[in-house]
Amino acid sequence: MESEYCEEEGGEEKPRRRRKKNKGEGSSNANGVVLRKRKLSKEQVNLLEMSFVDEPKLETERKDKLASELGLDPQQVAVWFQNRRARWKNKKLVDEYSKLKSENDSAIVERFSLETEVLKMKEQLSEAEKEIQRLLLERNCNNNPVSTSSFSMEQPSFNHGEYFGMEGRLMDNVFFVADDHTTYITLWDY
Amino acid sequence: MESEYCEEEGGEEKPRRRRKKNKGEGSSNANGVVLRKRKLSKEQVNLLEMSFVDEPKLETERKDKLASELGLDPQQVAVWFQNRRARWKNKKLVDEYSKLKSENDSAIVERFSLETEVLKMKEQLSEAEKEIQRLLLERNCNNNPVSTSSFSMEQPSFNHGEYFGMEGRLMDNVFFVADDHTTYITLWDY
DNA sequence: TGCTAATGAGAGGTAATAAA
DNA sequence: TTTATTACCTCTCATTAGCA
Repeated sequence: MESEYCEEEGGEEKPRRRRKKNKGEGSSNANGVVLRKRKLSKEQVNLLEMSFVDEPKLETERKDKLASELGLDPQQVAVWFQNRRARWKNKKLVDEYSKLKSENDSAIVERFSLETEVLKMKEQLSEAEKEIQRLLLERNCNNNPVSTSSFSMEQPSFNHGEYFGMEGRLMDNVFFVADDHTTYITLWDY
Repeated sequence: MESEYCEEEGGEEKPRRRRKKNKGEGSSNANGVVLRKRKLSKEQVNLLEMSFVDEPKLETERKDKLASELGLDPQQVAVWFQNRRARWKNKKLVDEYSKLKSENDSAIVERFSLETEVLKMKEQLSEAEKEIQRLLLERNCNNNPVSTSSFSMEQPSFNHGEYFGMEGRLMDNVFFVADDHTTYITLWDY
């Protein structure tokens, strides 16, 4: 069943109000451009679409076969595929963007969470350090003149921050912890 | 200066190889589509472009003025602006995407850095805890039967992670620290 | 020559507005 | 209110030019 170059594709057309008085057979502007375009029929597009999802690349053979099956010019088929690829590319971009966007949002939240965690732990470390000092002092005053504690608060030798040039950048963020934790930032920043 | 419906636009034209063998006045395909299009000249496009960056919206007044200045149909000007807006929108999307992409990349690096920091501090805390336990034990065995230490490792009351539903999600990441630090994850995870 | 990118323009849909 | 106009948007098809 060949479609007959639908102006009214399908069959059910509510009488749309005409909006411009196209005199006869085509509009022509100041540049003398004459232009008539027919949309492809539903069936034509369907078959092209199926053919596209099957394989977005179009070899000459398939192009000619499709063209004769659809009653189209082979070049029309080629053009359709080209435009279809462009559309697909654009759509992909939109999708990737929204995906990346949500990833980014959750990354920001997670960073905030991690920064909070870091601050929290620095506070804990400070407390532990104080406690150790207190215990050491107490022990030294009471009995032993010489301490045997081997504990030290120095950092481990490996620090990723130095690898990525992140030193001191810990808190230059959109989110900001505006409470007592800020006290510890300056205390512990290295 | 009116451009005369340029086939050879402007005046400085390196001899373009003609490729379309449009017999006479237009190509027609199997669907009876007739279509002729002329590119706008350099000067026309330039003026339109300048007008666009000045203001992407086109009021009727400006449209008519531009049309007469360029020797174009007002509708051509309108169409040009319409297409220009669409192109601009698409280009914006591309730009935003690459921007977001680099943001995302640095966020990943930063997260890795923060996670490393967290692990490092957990190790330190573990060491401190052990030291405290050792000191307390030592003190209790030596002299005082009753401990007076008030230190505890419990967390601060406020935890942002709970606000954002991040509990337990600390380490479900792309990057993974595959060394001894992993031992401490289960120890301190809450 | 084939593909891609850029571009021009038609078709239909929609919203705002003016006229009947 | 209904109807007609108008502008704008999205989608679509086609052309042109540059690259390989």
